[in-house]
Amino acid sequence: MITFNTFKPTEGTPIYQQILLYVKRGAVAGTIRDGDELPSRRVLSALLGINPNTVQKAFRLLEDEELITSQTGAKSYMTLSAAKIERLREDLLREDIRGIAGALRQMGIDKEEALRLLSENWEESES
Amino acid sequence: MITFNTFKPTEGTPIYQQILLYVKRGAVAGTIRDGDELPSRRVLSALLGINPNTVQKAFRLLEDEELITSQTGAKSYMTLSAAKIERLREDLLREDIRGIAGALRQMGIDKEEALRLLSENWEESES
DNA sequence: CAAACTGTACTAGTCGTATAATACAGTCAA
DNA sequence: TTGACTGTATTATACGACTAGTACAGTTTG
Repeated sequence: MITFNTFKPTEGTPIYQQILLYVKRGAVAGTIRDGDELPSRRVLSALLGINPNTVQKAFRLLEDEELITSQTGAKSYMTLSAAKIERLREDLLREDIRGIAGALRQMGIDKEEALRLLSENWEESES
Repeated sequence: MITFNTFKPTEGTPIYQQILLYVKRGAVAGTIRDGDELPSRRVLSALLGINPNTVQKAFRLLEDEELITSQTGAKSYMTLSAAKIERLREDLLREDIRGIAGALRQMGIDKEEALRLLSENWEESES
């Protein structure tokens, strides 16, 4: 069962997108695996303190990407494969890395300082 | 005059927030300096193809942070100081770095691989 | 079977972002 | 002074994200 116990939604980004990211990153990290059971829409929404429709939207999008399967009445499960995980890993990494590199460069930070900053702040980042 | 010629709004984030970031990062980079003249609300909105109210909202927030001054009828100017720039630099860097570090760690990337990825993708990031 | 769960669907409302069209007052240069 | 520009303010509209409540159909388990 995927617990979502480390999931903490933040402001500024739609919650359903944060749920998508959480699951995808978990899949890449290996903490979320093929066949894993997802909490029900109602249970998860109560757990996170958000609306069931928001969870439903996130899960529907996960299903659109064929990362989970759902059928009415039964629970939902992860449907991962090595190929899917590899695709996720590449997509997420590229997006994250390029975003930060662009931001730092726009602030006049050079490559060496960027590497130093990332190294120094690595431990202090949120999980 | 601040030209905004490298400003390209993207989807997913409110435009007025992107304008804020653009100006702040420019100030940190030194490409935007104290006393620099800002384009008028009407001119900039026409230039960017967005609504004047959106620009006004961004400029009002910049004024709230005392990074620009505005008075009706006259043009608006940057009001920066070494202390303000230093504060901006720390705020922006911390936010950016911690964001990327947290995302990478959540995907199971260790420190060494993160540094390698940033190093390899540095040149390919958008300006 | 029956109860309790599951996913799914629908309507209605709030809030923030963004657009659109005006209007008014102050500044500045010809 | 006059006119063209500035910043500022207002109202209305549209859309997406999110909340709230309800309903229905299918599955699972006792």
